[in-house]
Amino acid sequence: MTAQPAILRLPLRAETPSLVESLADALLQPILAGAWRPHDRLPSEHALAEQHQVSRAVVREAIARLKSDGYVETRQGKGAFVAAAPGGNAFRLDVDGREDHLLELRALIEADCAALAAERHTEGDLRNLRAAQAAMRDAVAAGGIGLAEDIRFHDVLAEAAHNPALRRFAAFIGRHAREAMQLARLSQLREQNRLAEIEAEHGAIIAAVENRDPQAARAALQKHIASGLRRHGL
Amino acid sequence: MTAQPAILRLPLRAETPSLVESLADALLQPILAGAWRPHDRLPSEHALAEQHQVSRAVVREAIARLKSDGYVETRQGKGAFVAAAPGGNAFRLDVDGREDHLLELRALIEADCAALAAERHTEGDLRNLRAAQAAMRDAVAAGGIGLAEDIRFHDVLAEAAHNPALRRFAAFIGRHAREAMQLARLSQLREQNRLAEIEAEHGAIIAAVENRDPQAARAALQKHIASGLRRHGL
DNA sequence: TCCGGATAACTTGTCAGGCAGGTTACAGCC
DNA sequence: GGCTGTAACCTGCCTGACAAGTTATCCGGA
Repeated sequence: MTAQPAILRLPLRAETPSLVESLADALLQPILAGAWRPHDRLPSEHALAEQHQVSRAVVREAIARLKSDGYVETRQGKGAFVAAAPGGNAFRLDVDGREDHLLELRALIEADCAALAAERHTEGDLRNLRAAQAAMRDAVAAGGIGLAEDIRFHDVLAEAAHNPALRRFAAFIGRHAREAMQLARLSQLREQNRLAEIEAEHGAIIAAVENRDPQAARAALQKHIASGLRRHGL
Repeated sequence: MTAQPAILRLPLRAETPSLVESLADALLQPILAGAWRPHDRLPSEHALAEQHQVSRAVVREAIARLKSDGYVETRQGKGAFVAAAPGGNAFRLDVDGREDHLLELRALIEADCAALAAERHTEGDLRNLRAAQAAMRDAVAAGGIGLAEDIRFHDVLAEAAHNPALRRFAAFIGRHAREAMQLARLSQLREQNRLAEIEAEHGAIIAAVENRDPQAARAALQKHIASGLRRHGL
């Protein structure tokens, strides 16, 4: 079961959802659909437990989950209510959504990173970028596919934008995008000898950043992402 | 307590955190700090309950919360483990972070929306944009500040980008940005007679979108956000 | 009739203990 | 040594209970 590298076990989550997960989803539906509107009161824990034929503990855990995501607020003695701005605490990507939207969002975000990096990078940022590229070259030369190094390169680029919120979101969406791209196919990259292509594109990004040319950096990154999609047959 | 409009009650969450919240935070710290690394096993529920002097139910709810955020994974009979990519399920904004980073991220995202909208908008999108602007004008004429209509305008713009993931994130970050901008000061807008300014900027965005000029749309939106910051004294 | 306070009936928050089902480690047998 | 059975752990789920906050009702006094 755990023989596969961790990065590969993506959608194997079909392992029969727990009662809590099922109930949380069931409660989320009417909120997302608008059947339960903000400030509406949810049925009491006791009533929900009886309706769904589970114990109150399960109901409480499901509601706790909705609470932490900002869909529901509770007040002792009064009840549980749909939050004023449901889902405002956390941003989740729809797993069942179309992948191309996710990948495009990633391209936009990383292009923003590149453009900001072009404007704001320090000498240290530039050194880090070059070091990340060198590390990837070494990993490829050593026979790997340089996945970790590629991730590192993109994170260093985001770091050079000098906006922590942007950097964290870039990492978040990058991870989901990589999963959506089915990294299991990564082994094809080596056979098709396309790792050099990636390195060249990274080099173009570095050059644009170094020249402090935001538009060129944005364009280089969008080209890089587009090429990545093509490489993965999307 | 509820006399204030819902949009205004932002950081009044100091209402003494529950045991579950405290414990969830306490468990999250070592994960974020790296003291507990991915694939590490957490203490058992029984041990955690004894350590923190709470019942097992509280421990379970706290862990359920970390699970839904993707920080930990549990397997029946084995225990709870730090996830391979902690926090990968949901993106949260640091509340204690610097506001300017958040506001900049919003500007980038909305500029992306504007640029895409310029490329992809349909006739219907354009009608919606004009209708949203008209609605805001009416609201202002009627003596309001047109907050809901302003939110609507930005959402319609994001919709015209025709990328649901981008639109959802734009709504998410927009809401947090508005909170950070201290909307309580919105009443100043009317006195300072700056609502006309906003309308003019919205008009510039519509014009750029209509001309299918992504760069102009991006620039117009960045100018709009920057002006908004100035209007709010940031 | 009207007002005010006690009270009962809800709600969520927390606790204790228990059973079921999965996993692991170890002792003991072949 | 290798295998097996069992005991000891783990999480998932349940039941029942009490504490504490909120709300509606009823009842007595003015």
